[in-house]
Amino acid sequence: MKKKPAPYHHGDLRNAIVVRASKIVQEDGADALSLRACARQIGVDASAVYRHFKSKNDILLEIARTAFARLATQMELAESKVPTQNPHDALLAIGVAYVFFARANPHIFDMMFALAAKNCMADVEGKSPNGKNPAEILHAAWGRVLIANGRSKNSDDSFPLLLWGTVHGLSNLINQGLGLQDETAVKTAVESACKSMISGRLSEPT
Amino acid sequence: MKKKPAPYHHGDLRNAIVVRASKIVQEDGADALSLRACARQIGVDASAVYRHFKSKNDILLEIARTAFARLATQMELAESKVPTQNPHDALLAIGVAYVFFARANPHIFDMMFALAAKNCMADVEGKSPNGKNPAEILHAAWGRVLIANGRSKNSDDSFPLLLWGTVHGLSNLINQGLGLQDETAVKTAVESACKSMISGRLSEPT
DNA sequence: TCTCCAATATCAACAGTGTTGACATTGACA
DNA sequence: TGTCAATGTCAACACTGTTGATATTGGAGA
Repeated sequence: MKKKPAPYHHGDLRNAIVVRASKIVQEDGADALSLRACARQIGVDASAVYRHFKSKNDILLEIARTAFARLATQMELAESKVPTQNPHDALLAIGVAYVFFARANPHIFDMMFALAAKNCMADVEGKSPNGKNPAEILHAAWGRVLIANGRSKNSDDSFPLLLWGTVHGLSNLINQGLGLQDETAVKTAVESACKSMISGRLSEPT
Repeated sequence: MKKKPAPYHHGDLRNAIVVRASKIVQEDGADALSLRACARQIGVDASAVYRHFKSKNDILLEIARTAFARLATQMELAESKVPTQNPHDALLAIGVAYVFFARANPHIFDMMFALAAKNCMADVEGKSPNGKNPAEILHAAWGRVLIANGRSKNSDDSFPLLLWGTVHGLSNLINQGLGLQDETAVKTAVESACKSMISGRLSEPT
C-alpha cells in the first residue's frame, strides 16, 4: 500500500523545503519564491516552515551557502585538472569555472550576491570540502603563479580581487545576454581577459 | 497664505513619484520601495499612481533609464577631460568613472541591472545627451585606441565587453565591501586592471 | 459666464505575501 | 502507559501591487 494520504508529520520537511525552494529560485529567480506556494507544493501549511527556519531570509541563506560551496568545489576541480607545474593555466581554469558556474545557475548566482549585500558576505560564505571559499582559492592560485615566477607572495595583494572582479563582471554581462553566448567563445574570452591581466601584473616592477 | 492643506489634484504627481521613489531606492534599495508607502509620503492615495504609471515595474524602468543616462554622461565627461591625443588614458578615465558611479549609487546601480534582467536591456537603455549608451561609449573609446596604435577597428570586437565586464565586476565587489574602499585605491586598481587588459590585447597579433 | 468633459484623485476590495500565536497531533522516552 | 517536546494546522495581522467604481476638478467650448 502507498503512503497514507497526508501524514501529520512530514518526516523530512526541512530538507524538502530547501530542495523545493532551490528549484524555484533556480528556475524563476529569488523574487519568485513564495513560502506559501513552496509549502503548498510540498503539501504542508506555510507556518510549518517556521519550525525549521526563522525567516525566508534564512532559507535563502542556506541555499546561498551550499551554492557557494558548490562553486568553490567546481573551481578546485577545474584547478586540479591542470598539471601542478602550470599554475598559470590553473588560474585560467579557475576563472573559466567561475563563469561557467554563473552561466549554469544564473538565478542562483544573482541571489548569492544579492543576499550577501542584504546580509553580510560572511553569512553566505560557503566552502569547498577543502575548507576554502572562492576568494581563498583565487588567492592561493595566484600565490602559486607568483612563486612560479620567482616572486614573493604578498598577503594584502589586491590582484586576486581584480581577477575576481573580471570574471564576476563577465558572468553578469553574459547572463544579461549582452554577448558571448557560445560556450567556447566564453572560454576563450575569459582566458584572454585573465591572461592579459596576469601578464600585465607580472610585467610590473616587483 | 500657505497652500490649502490637501488640494485634490497634486499638480505634478508624476514627477513627485519619480523623485520620491528614486530617493527610496537610492537610500534603501529597490526591494524597500513600496508604492503605498511612497504615495503616503507624497500625501496621495496609492491608486493615484496608476494614473501615471501602469505598474511598479514601469516606475523602476523610468528611474533606471535616467540613471543609465547619468552614467553615460559621467563617462563622457571623464573622457572629455583627457586630451584627445591620449585615447588610452581616456579609456582608463571612462572605466574609473563607471566604477565611481556605481560606488556613489550602489542601490541604483544594482537595480539598473536587476531590472535589465527582468525586462530586457533595451527597455532600460539610457543615453547621454550625445545619444550614446555606456556600451557604445566604451566601444568608441576602444576604437580610438586601436587607431592610435595603427590598427583597424572591428565592429564585432568583443574586447569592449571584456573591459565592461572588468569594471562592472569590480563595481559589484567593491559595493559588497570586499575590498578597495579608499577612493584613490579604487582609482589605482581600476586603472591597473584596465591597463593590463589593454596592453595584453594590443600585444596580440593583428 | 456656464456647462460639460477628460484628467486626475479617492475609496473599497481582491488576491497575494511573510510572520505570529493558539491549538492539535504525534513519536519517543521515562 | 503517560508525558512531553517536536512538529504540524488554523486563523489572524499587517502588509503588498493592482483594479473598478466613484468623486472632484481645471479648462475648453457654447
